[in-house]
Amino acid sequence: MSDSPVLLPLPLAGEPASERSDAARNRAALLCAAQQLVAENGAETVTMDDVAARAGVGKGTVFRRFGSRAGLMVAVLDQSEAHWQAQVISGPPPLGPGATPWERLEAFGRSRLETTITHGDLLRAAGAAGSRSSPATSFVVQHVHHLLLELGVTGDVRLLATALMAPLEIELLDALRTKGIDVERILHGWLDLARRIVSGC
Amino acid sequence: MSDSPVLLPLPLAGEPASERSDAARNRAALLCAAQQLVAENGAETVTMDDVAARAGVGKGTVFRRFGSRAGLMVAVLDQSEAHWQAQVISGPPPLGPGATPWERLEAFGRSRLETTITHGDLLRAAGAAGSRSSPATSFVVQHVHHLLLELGVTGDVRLLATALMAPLEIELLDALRTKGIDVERILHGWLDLARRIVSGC
DNA sequence: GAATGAAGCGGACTGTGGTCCGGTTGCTAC
DNA sequence: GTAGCAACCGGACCACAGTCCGCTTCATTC
Repeated sequence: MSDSPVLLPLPLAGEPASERSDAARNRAALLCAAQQLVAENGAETVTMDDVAARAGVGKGTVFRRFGSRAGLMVAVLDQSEAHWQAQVISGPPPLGPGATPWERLEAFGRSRLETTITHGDLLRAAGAAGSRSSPATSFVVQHVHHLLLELGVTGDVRLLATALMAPLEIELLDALRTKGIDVERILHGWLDLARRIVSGC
Repeated sequence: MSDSPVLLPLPLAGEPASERSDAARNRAALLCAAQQLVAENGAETVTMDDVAARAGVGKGTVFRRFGSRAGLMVAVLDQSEAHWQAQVISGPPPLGPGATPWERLEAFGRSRLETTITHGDLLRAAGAAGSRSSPATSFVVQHVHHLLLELGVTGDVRLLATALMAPLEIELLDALRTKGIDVERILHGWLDLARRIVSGC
């Protein structure tokens, strides 16, 4: 499983040339190794030494490329979520374009909830970095922002979008589920919240 | 600063006797030491060895009493927030009782935002445990739940209360502030969200 | 194709969270 | 008072994230 080819950063032309060839090769090898190890044993148990050994490089290289364990996890996560993002941008409705904005928002919430739970261990391992500067998260907020605008929401829509997605963060979901609240109920609660935001005078 | 006496757990009578006397003494000494070290240097730099040394006990004892670094930080946090909680429960309005529920909710949001930022390093150090099972957090949700009920909000009010407080978690605040969004704007956004929840048909 | 310098590499090393277990201490029953 | 035992204590020990620096490799220039 999870043998999709590593997606390279697409050098975004015009820039001073990103990375030396050996560095790029190692980045790909590390990302691939990390992906495999996460798939095999779950993110929690994967150590940086493991990843370095599997990729056949030194440990220093892992940190040079990804900065920290959390940074590596964010990279793995972004890759794992690329397919999901594609579904949102150009997949079939109601998640993709073609349905009404409200239908898309409903579908987006449901889908995001499932995705978050699926990638739970990865998100936890990514820690604050996961909820923060990761491309994955800014994509989520961006998309909800867009849908809210289409729905005619006024005010500080960017903040509303952020607030709407906040209750779907993995830490909160873990807390709720630990208390015996099941996913279906969480989803209903979220939909209610979304409705209130959209119809708020 | 921060020399308030250690608040003991108040054995909640009827239970099988909580802790041996030496254990209780060590708990208090550790909590006090941790509190001092956090006040002196900030939570990030405090190590478990430091705390053990300052309290004059072995390191094993720290873990026996608090389980982990995060657990210790939660304990320090709960103590730091005791005064704030007292203000909410029985202080002067509008934070305390006496004002209308909506005024109290406004004041609560503002106050919680400030408190979260003030205790930022402690909350970060407490990590998921801080947003999870800590008494501090369940107090917050409980109180908002209560105010929302008074305001006539219907539906899954407990989840709405949780969702309303989610955007005030320290990780999200850090992310927003890093992007240049100031506290005043965050507060306005939160108030807007609260208004939409309360007036949502 | 040789020189050169910058970027990259690896793995020994450090600091810290967390565990473990032999010895100790505070309670309880008699 | 004392015997017994469970809870507790301490600090050596382990695993793992992250750093450091001397050596190597790539790309560029002539």
